[in-house]
Amino acid sequence: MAFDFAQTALAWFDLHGRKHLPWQQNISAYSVWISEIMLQQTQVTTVIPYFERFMRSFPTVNDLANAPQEDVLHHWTGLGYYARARNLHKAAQQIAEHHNGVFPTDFEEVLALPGIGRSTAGAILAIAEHQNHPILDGNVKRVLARFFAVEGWPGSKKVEDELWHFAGELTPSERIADYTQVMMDLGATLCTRSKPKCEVCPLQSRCLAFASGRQSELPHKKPKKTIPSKYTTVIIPMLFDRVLMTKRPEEGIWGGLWWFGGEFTPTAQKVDEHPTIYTALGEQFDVVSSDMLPEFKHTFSHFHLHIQPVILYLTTDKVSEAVLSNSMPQMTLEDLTGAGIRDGQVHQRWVDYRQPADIGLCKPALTIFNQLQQR
DNA sequence: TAACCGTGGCG
DNA sequence: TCGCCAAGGTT
Repeated sequence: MAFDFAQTALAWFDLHGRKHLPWQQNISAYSVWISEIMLQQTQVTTVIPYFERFMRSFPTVNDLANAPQEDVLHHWTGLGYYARARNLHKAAQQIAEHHNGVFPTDFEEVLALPGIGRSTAGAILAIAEHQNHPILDGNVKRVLARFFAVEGWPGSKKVEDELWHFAGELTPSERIADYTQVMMDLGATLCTRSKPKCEVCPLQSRCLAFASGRQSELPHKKPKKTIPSKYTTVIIPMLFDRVLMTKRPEEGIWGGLWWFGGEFTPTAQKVDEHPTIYTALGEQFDVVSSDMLPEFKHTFSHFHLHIQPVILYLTTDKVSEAVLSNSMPQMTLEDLTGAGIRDGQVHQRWVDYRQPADIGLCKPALTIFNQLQQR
């Protein structure tokens, strides 16, 4: 009898597969969807607390659809790739409107939702609906590239097409949910990038990479290129114990999250001033003094960002009264300078640095809040 | 096709 | 310290 890839993997799953992850309990298409999105390019141990918090706050599609985007982004703070959260929110609203709040079960309809590609659509419907679809995430790519000794970088179109073909050929018609899970389990726990545990792998006897001793070189690495450094000086306008924050545009870096002061313009060269905001602030406030916090580096997938925070201690006659009446958190910059509203949305607000508000912050913003608190 | 989009962990 | 990578999708 020929080697049965799926049955071999499933037998291993029954003994050693992961079955107690939070998203493997009370399975629904909705909860699987949330977990799959969070797990994109993100490790399991990082996702777990985010997933549990998210599901407590947004138990159903309609809860998510009806929530302000602000709340959704707040639940994503620190997780990265924030377009995932915006797409999740947008997709929930589409489901509420076009599918009566029920997560669709048709593959093409699932694939049409923002933030869901071929692999994620297949994973959701296989795990939650037991539909027969292949998946091809980073784990499966690694397992298949080794098992079939596929040459080339799996990110390239040619190699990816080849791997999709193998994935489709191997996918069984029975136990599709367990099979989908075990392919990810094998990649995550045995067939790891470095030091794969071939000695306990159920696929060892037919694995072409193992047969030729090439586990460490397959799959082939991405062609490397050095990522550039960029620099920015972040001005932190401070009035008493509050700092001015601005909501960033939807598109681009940290889309929809809150950042300090005004513009965010990383430059290729290091600069030591930020003329735009200095000028704008100077017309409305008196700058009492300034102070530099320690520079630190934040690395994105495609560049390093060196951040030099500078606090500007401000004063203005208009503000002292507002502070005394404790109304400042609700005041926008427009109240003070005539610039706080854009397209009818509040996009600037004063935040107490000792009590960061319930708003979406990127990681460096958290870092700066910590620096402010520990001064 | 390749650039873009975060963050944490690890060797 | 630093380069690489981890349950991808969009443009």
